[in-house]
Amino acid sequence: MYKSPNKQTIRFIRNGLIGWGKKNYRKFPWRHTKSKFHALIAEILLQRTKADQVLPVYKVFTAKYKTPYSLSKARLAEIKKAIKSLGLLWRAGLIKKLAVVLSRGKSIACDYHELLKLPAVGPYVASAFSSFHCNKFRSIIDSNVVRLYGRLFGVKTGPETRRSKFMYDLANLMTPQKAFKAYNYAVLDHTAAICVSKPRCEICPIKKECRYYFRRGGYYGKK
DNA sequence: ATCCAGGGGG
DNA sequence: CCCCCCGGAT
Repeated sequence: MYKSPNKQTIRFIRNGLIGWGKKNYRKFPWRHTKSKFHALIAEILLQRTKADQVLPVYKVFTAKYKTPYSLSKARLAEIKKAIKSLGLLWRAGLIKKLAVVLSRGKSIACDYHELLKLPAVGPYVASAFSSFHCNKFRSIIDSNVVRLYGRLFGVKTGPETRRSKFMYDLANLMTPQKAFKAYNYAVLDHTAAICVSKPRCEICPIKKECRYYFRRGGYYGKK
């Protein structure tokens, strides 16, 4: 039975994740690029794709296409070839459309609802971009976040949970208003290293507040 | 066989 | 709600 987390629990989880993050944040070029264009491209390449796998593609891609205009002029086959190793090749067409739209504008919007209008940009990419690269409060929801909160609070999740109002409200509740960026990065990195599909609960900094760890009255690892 | 920084379309 | 996209790592 789901119970909404109280303030102490929320604080513990936030501090646990951010504290862990400070020692374990991954470094990726798109986390500190000055190019909002490249940052946005990165978020799109990261859709359903592991970050480590995106890295080499991102490097080649950003070296080749430095501006929306240069990308808008690229042939579709060329873009497909560049992102081929990532699969989901229909993204190539959307990326090209995106470049055409962006090359007409002066700069990339930072407003969530404006971002949503862009090709290949959905709730996750718009949230991640405005949080990480516009310094605006936004909670992020991806498959990892769904798994994390599902385990922490002992709720059933499915393929469509990521779009549910329940998860949206929960993510907004958990994400701190000020340290949202540190928290969001910590969540991404923690769910990629600790709270993976076969979780490494022994070394999880927030296991004390995790329903999954304490499931069935015992704790994870001791059955 | 399963999973991955989801989006688009029905 | 449902399904598809999809290559690559584990």
